[in-house]
Amino acid sequence: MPWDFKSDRPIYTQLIEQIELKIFSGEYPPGAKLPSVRDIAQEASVNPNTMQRALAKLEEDGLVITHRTSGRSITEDIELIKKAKNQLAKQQIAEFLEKMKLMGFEKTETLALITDMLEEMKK
Amino acid sequence: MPWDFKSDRPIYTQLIEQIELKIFSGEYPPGAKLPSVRDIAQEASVNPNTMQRALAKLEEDGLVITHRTSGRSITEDIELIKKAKNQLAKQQIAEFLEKMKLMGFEKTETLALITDMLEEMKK
DNA sequence: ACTATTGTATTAAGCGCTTAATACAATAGT
DNA sequence: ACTATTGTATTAAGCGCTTAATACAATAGT
Repeated sequence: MPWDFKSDRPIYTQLIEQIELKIFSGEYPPGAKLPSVRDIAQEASVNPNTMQRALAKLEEDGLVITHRTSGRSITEDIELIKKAKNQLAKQQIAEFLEKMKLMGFEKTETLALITDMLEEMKK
Repeated sequence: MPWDFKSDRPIYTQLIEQIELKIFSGEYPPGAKLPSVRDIAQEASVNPNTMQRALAKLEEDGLVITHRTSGRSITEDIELIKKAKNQLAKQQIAEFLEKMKLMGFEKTETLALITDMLEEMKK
């Protein structure tokens, strides 16, 4: 199935993010082999060049390892994954709180809205 | 001072968002007159055409009113503003929770992380 | 040894975003 | 009545993103 993209950001940045999420959530576990650029690009319905660009960034960050002719795999460095995951989480939270603050919501108000929505989602 | 933009999204969408935030927070109160396209564009350090594009969207949503030759002003429809504000807040929360979920954080875990960060910010 | 598969690189085209320059119509303010 | 200011429109250029087509080097797997 084609992956889900918003039209307001470059696809390659969204690919990076979505693959990161798959790694952090364990859908791509440490050491797992990734599909080839061509295959994963087709799966996501994007051009191989675009996927390549995203994978290059993930490799730069150490989350993905490239084996010249036998494809790519997720790093086995569990600590690295955990660190990256916590860093992203912190960033997400900070950005979110910042936006809510700019909208004029007090901290306690923001917290209340979240608990409300979590309650709703339980049903 | 030039406004703050990230490089991973079109400027005009960020302008829309930032002006919305100014409206919701009360920095641009209901009925207030906006600077002219040229002035506000210069303030934000963007091209007038780009600012025009953002304002056109805000006008489409009814948050901003255009007076052909005497500039623009924020709507006086307080209810409309409140509705838009709550809708954006809900969307922000939903997107945030969705991302955390995709990262593999449980709801209670996410909540704990937020309260932690709020505690930290108090200091 | 051969072959298919891997990552990688290059070129050209199309598209949207952004800027710059310029012009016009309408009217508030004098 | 005049003038400066308002929003609006148009054209051209540059840039990054994305796609498509194609090719190459390296090697796992047989």
